[in-house]
Order: sequence, then C-alpha cells, then structure tokens
Amino acid sequence: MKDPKSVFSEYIERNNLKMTPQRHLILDVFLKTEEHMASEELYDVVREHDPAVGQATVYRTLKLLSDAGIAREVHFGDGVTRYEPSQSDQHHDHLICESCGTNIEVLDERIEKLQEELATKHDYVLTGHSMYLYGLCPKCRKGS
Amino acid sequence: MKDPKSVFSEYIERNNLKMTPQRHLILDVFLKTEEHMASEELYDVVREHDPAVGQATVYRTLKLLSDAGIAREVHFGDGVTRYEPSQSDQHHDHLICESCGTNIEVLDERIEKLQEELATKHDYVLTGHSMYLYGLCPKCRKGS
DNA sequence: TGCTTTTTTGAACATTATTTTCAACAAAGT
DNA sequence: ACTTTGTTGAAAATAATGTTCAAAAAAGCA
Repeated sequence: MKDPKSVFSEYIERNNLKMTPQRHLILDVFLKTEEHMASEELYDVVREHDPAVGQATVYRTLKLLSDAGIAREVHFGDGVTRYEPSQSDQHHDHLICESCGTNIEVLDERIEKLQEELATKHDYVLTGHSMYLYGLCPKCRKGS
Repeated sequence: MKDPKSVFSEYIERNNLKMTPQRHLILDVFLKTEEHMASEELYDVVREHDPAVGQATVYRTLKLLSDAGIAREVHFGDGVTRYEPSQSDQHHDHLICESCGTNIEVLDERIEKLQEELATKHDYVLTGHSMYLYGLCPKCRKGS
C-alpha cells in the first residue's frame, strides 16, 4: 500500500484506466529521479528507454501521477511545471538561489504549524501550501 | 521619493529610457487597482482609456515596473503572471480558496521571522519569498 | 527651430509549455 | 472473434509571453 507502484495500480483500477507499458516506464523513470523534473526533462530520459513514447503521453501520465498522489507539482518562478515524488518522505519547502538556481529542500515544523494556525484564523480549512524562499547561496555570494 | 510616479521617472532617467503617454497611462491604471492583475486584464482596462495601446506594450511596461521595484510579480498555481503594487504598503502572503479562487492577503510576523531564520541556518542571504496557502473558504465549505 | 540619433510603439509573427484532436491501436469483456 | 472503451503518437491547437521590424515620437544638438 505504500509502494508507489501499487498505489498507481490501485488508482488505475479505481478509475477504470489501464496499465500500459508506457505508464509503467514513465512511473519507473520518475521514481528513479530525486530531482525536480519538468515534463520535458522526463521525456528525454524516457526516450532513452523507449524512443517511441510520445511527449503527450509523458504530460498525460505526469498529470495522472499527480492525481494519484504519487507526484506533486512544484512551481518555481519560471513558467515550467516540475514534479517531485510525494512518496513516503515528508513534505518540504524550497530554498532557491537566485543566482545559480540551486534548490535545497527545507522544512521547519514551527512554520508548518503557524501556517495551519493562520488559515484557521481566517476560517479556512488548509489543504496544502507552497513556500519558496529566494536568496543567495554562500557560493554565489562569494563569487560576486 | 515615495510616490510611485516619481520612482518611475527616476528609474526611467537612470536607465536612459523615455517617459511616454503609454507608460504613464499603464502606470496609472496599474496603481489604481488593488487587485492582482495579469497583464491581459490590465490590458483590457488600459484599452478603455486608449484603445490604441498594444498588448506588447503592456507586457513590456509591467516588466519595467517590476524592474523599477514598483510592481511585484505574483505566481499562483496557474500559468499566469500577476502583478501587485509593491508600494509603501507592506508585504503579505496569500490564502487562496481552491474551490472559488478567492484570494485573501495574510501576514504573520512570526512566520516571516522564522523564514529569515531558516535561510540563515542554511547560510543563505534571504532576498525574498513567496508563500501560498491553499484551502477551502467558509462559504465553499458549506456549499459543498 | 529643423535635423539626427535613439528609444518606443503596435502589429504580426515567433516561442514555450502544455493541451487537445484524431485516427490507429490495444486491452478487457462478452 | 467482436465490441466497447481507454490509450497512444503525431500533429495541430492554445495560451501566455517575447521578439522583430518598420513607422512614429522623443531628446539632443546644430
């Protein structure tokens, strides 16, 4: 039940979809990467395994994975939608270097708690959030 | 020096640009709205005042305003870049209803402080951040 | 002022990321 | 096997934004 592959199979079944070689391959490739991958980047890797797979299928499958709860959309400032495995490992936010683009994942429980509190104060039920911190990493700070 | 218009004039001068009626109009319209406006929405309003203004000019000018520090880019989940006046009034984050899209501006000093702290812990110099909380507003909660 | 240089503008076209259409295909059920 | 339904890849369609380019306008100078 925790294995992404079985989560996906289950999702497939529940929604009367079909498990296909393409979907299987894309899921495999996606899970193997710990990076934040854009659809296009994923597509490149997928093609190395099966050049016949189409770009649209990758887009479609990533959306599926997202719906199934296996992938999570991530938006940096640029116009590209990236995905990260939302697997067992816990939620995190992002600390991005404005100069070199390096992205590190961060988490602060106190912030998480305050976010919840803040939503409640406005009578909202919090379902999710995204937080991006922008700054200069030590390396770039010296470089300039 | 605090007035957005003089800030813009100054910026114009500093960068050997020219103050034109279009830029002036776009700035005026932009300042009059407290909403988070996408370029296209702004364009519609601008056209009511001067139908001759082109879409590209609005895009270009918004980018200028952003560079000049008068406007601030805002990214919700959709692929649209919105702008808000970054004027005198203070920074805020966003609490967005996933159902009806209603957006309210929120701020929690404790969170702000922790963000700073978190960046420092990773040896980053924080230059900015964006935080979006997603949830269900009271109205939509009842509606469903 | 009139001329020159430089920037700006609007329109149309180019680009990027993503979605949709559609005919060919494959899987599942009967 | 036959039908139904979901899937695929390719190509075309969208949507937001950026760029090109010739014409227009501003600023600097003679």
